[in-house]
Amino acid sequence: MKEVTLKDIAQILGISVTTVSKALKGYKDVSPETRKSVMMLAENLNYKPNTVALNLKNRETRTIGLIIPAIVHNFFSSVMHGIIAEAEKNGYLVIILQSNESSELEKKQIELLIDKRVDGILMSIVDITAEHEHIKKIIDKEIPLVLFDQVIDEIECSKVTIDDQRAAYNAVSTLIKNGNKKIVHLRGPENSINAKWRCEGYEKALNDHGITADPSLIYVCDGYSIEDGKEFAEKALNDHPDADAIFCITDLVAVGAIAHLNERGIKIPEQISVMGFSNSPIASIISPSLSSVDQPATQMGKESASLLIEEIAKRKEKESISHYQVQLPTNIIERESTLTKVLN
Amino acid sequence: MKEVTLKDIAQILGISVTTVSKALKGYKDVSPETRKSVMMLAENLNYKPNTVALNLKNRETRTIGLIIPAIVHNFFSSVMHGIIAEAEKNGYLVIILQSNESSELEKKQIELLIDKRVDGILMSIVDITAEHEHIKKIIDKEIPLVLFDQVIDEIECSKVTIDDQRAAYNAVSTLIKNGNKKIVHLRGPENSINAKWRCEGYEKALNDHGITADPSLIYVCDGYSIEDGKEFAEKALNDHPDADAIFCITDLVAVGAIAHLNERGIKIPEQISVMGFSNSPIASIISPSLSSVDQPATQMGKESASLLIEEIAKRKEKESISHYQVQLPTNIIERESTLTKVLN
DNA sequence: TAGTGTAACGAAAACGTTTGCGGTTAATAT
DNA sequence: ATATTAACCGCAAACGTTTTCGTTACACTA
Repeated sequence: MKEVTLKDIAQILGISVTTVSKALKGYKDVSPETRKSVMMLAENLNYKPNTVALNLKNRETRTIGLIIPAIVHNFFSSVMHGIIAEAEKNGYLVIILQSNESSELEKKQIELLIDKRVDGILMSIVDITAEHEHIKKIIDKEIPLVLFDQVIDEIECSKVTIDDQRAAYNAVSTLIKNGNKKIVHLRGPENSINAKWRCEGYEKALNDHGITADPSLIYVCDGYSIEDGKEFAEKALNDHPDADAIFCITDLVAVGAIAHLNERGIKIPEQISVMGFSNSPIASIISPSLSSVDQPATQMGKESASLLIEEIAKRKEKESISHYQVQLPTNIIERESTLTKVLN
Repeated sequence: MKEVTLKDIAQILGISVTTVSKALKGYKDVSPETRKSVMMLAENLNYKPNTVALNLKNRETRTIGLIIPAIVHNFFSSVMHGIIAEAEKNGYLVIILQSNESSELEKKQIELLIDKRVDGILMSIVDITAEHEHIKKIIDKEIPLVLFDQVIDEIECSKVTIDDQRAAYNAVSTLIKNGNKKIVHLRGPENSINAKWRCEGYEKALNDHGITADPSLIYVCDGYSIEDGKEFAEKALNDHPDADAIFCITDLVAVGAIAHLNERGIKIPEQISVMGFSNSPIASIISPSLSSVDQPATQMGKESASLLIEEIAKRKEKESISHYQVQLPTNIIERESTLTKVLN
């Protein structure tokens, strides 16, 4: 059951390993007859070059590493999908690791990938406020790196994101356009750059439409969870019974908010409109269906992988490399939860 | 930026590579002083053994391959999660590939993993009616293989599944217990072994409760999708207006069925009960909330990975290997969609 | 006949490890 | 003084490739 090697072929044919290798790789200094017999034998024995040996020789593994905060998560699954597809198309395989919302774990996963000698690393940063020396280490080791979704300026590399601020701006503008004025924002935690940008977009939209932003309308959901949505929707409505819309950092939070409103018998969107973020599958399933910001997750994956692979290739050819900041377009998907109040 | 090697350390210290290696690996034939200086220098230079070289030497890659039908899918995400966690705990990394519902692609992915020389392969078979010579090839090459979720008898290897027949049996029994008699089954396609078992469980439950199974109550959903659920729920209700329950092959199909029932103004569960399968997150979000069969997906992943890694270890030690068929327990989660009709 | 050219092949080094074995030195035993 | 032993070290082969540089043998030219 041993795998057949060049040596096996050489021995059978009574020639040297060198010649066998050359014959297979199309070198010109091997006679047509030798070449033919080598080719045929290789075919018959189903010879496959040993990838590991090639990895050692070529100093590349044709493997890229991916670190994501959570695997069981629609957005990240979709990103993964894009990455794996793009990688495979270019002859790369993907090793996936989970940082699980922990900066410590993230550091460990980076070490694992470096030790594994992946050709490049793709990641979404788990906590932008934590130390990121471990990320700089990737750069220092000259391992190509592309950040997506959650990125930070301090790291010199290509980045793929959406324009969170503009997306939130558009979402809130839609709410305003539909007749809402007192808009609650259930935002994400401080250590998320997305949360920060989205909150700024929310404030900017209010200002641009002549509504003065009221900080007391902003609540911080640390967990992005349905429970958070329920809890803070309740709190918000107790504090501001006259609120007419809720803009949520993510669909799950919105689902929680909707659940709470339903429980309380508050009509959506007649009394309160709800806007989510990410356009995950639940958005169209829940009742009332949830308006949301569509995020091109799969494309984000593809784009990130493409950028990374390009950089790997350029480094190999010793070409000069430049970094890109790609921002993917988003779309507001309007559903029942934000139907205009004017019509009612 | 070159990685530091044993040779570097040897040169600096003026000793041989052999001695450096031995010092680091704790061989006894190296003097305490030499050992100490080697250790210190290795520490200072941050020496990390070259994994690729070790892979070549040891004929192992400490990598396992995973092939799943679809990445963006709650069940498979959860399985992945379990696999990755268990693998990492044992010093293995995971390469993930998608067979995308195509037996052809599945074959290609297997080739990729074999070429990559993974130490073992984990997969859920995409189509049990298709040729599976490509899967036998894994066995022939003596590469450890563990099948999960969708498995077939013809392949000699360890397998991890749930007891689909019993799970379906319990689900349908619950429906019957709650007062339902004319139960529609939206089943999966013929090429899915799960669908076959679940359908048999459905029939057995009916029989055991004195209800004669009516084949015209069974509909085949090829795509497991919401659309399928809508389409076949409609068809079923047109054919059998007096049906009082629907047992669905999967939660998504159930969601489609519920959507159709809601549209039609049919009350759930008063007029028709709905039972799903998998207990995905949407089950508790949708309204009415969906009763479903809870499948321990993460544990399935852990168990599969554990079995695979064990087999890898045994082969390495030339121990005799035996294969296991693990069946994980399931649970019926009763929610609003199947509240008992007797109480109404 | 000596010199030049060319076609075909192989030796060896390299990628970075590990490990069996042999060799050298010094210390101990007879 | 000689023999035995132990402690310490390094050579070389091995894992499977690729590629540079020789080497050989032969044919052709002057």
